[in-house]
Amino acid sequence: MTFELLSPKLEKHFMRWYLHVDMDAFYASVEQALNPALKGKPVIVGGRSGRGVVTSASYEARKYGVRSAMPGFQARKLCPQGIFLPNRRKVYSEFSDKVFAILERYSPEVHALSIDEGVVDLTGTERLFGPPVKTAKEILARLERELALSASGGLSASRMVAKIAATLAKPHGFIFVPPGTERTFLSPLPVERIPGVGPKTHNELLRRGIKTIGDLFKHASLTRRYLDLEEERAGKRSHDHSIGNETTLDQPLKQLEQMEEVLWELVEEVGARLRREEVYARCITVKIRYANFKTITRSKTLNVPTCFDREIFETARELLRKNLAPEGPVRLLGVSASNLLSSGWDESLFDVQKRRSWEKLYSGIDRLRRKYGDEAISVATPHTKRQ
DNA sequence: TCTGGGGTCCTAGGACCC
DNA sequence: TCTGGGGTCCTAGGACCC
Repeated sequence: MTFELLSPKLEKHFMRWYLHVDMDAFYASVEQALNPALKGKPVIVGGRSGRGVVTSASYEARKYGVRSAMPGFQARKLCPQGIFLPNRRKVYSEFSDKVFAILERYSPEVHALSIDEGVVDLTGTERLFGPPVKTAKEILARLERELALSASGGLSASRMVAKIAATLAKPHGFIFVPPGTERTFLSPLPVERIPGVGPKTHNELLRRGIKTIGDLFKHASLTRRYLDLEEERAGKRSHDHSIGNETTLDQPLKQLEQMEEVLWELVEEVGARLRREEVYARCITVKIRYANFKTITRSKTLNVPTCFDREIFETARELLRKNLAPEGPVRLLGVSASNLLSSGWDESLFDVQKRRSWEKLYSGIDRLRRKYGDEAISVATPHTKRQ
């Protein structure tokens, strides 16, 4: 906590202000905003199909113990009167854009951390909008007024403290942690409040007698490891982007041919997204989860990056065939593309020509699909006939 | 009618190179 | 006479987050 070392005058000079905004029960709230009849009701997004899980539960539903990531049948048992809705990702993503558009009215420095969470750097906005505390409250009120969505906020000179504060403020609250009071604020909190400390780490820390963040402070190296309060590094990390698609099968599969058909469908989606984002993948990874829940991933780095279904599929199929262990039936298959390049890598002339011709073919396919839907064109997998 | 789907980050070992 | 020491890439797995 750098500012504790500074004199009050310098402090003012270097002070940064971060507002962490976290939308409350985002997907469920969007559904309620779009359909006022759902207001005040136990709305549960996801968990409708047999193997589905809850993606978001309104606070009314949470009263019954429904939580996100909970299997659907369990949620139904806890809250039979719950209103179960399908996951409409596109709609939530549109609302997310509206949320961030509002945040961006208050600062050019807005970092989206997920679809429903972001950090607004309010440093230097005093002259325009007044004191940060006032601005923060105004932003939260504005989200509610313009989008009918409830949000929680945390304001601090440290991003991590701001995030913890926002979580603590939930639902529909705001916590300001004045500079210099961070330790006092954090010390009584249980260690699992720290982002990145999940069940495993929590247990490990408990085993060492560390329950609260205050306990953690007594161990300098552990504090550095889990509670990184340095601000300067933030945002420096190169984003190792990846694009993937996976599915849990209704029935665990035993036949390789059936698996390959699923694999092809997954690949088509991944390929389309790569082309939409105009990136090429150097690494293809296949994920296999067996009925006993054992999960493996196998990856291969390509000599020539690709975004073409046929090439991705060849690699994915090879990985699948080579690694299909005798663990029995497969309950989940996934394909993911990583090590993404946007273009301009060192290509041989042959590769350039091949890539151009593929690009022509696939841009035609993608265009037709956009116009007439995914079913407009289906491409035969190398081994199966599809109508 | 056990346990989704989208990701990121970190670690660790082996290959390979200088 | 035991066989250094980096750096980078690739692969696999696991923890964690929303």
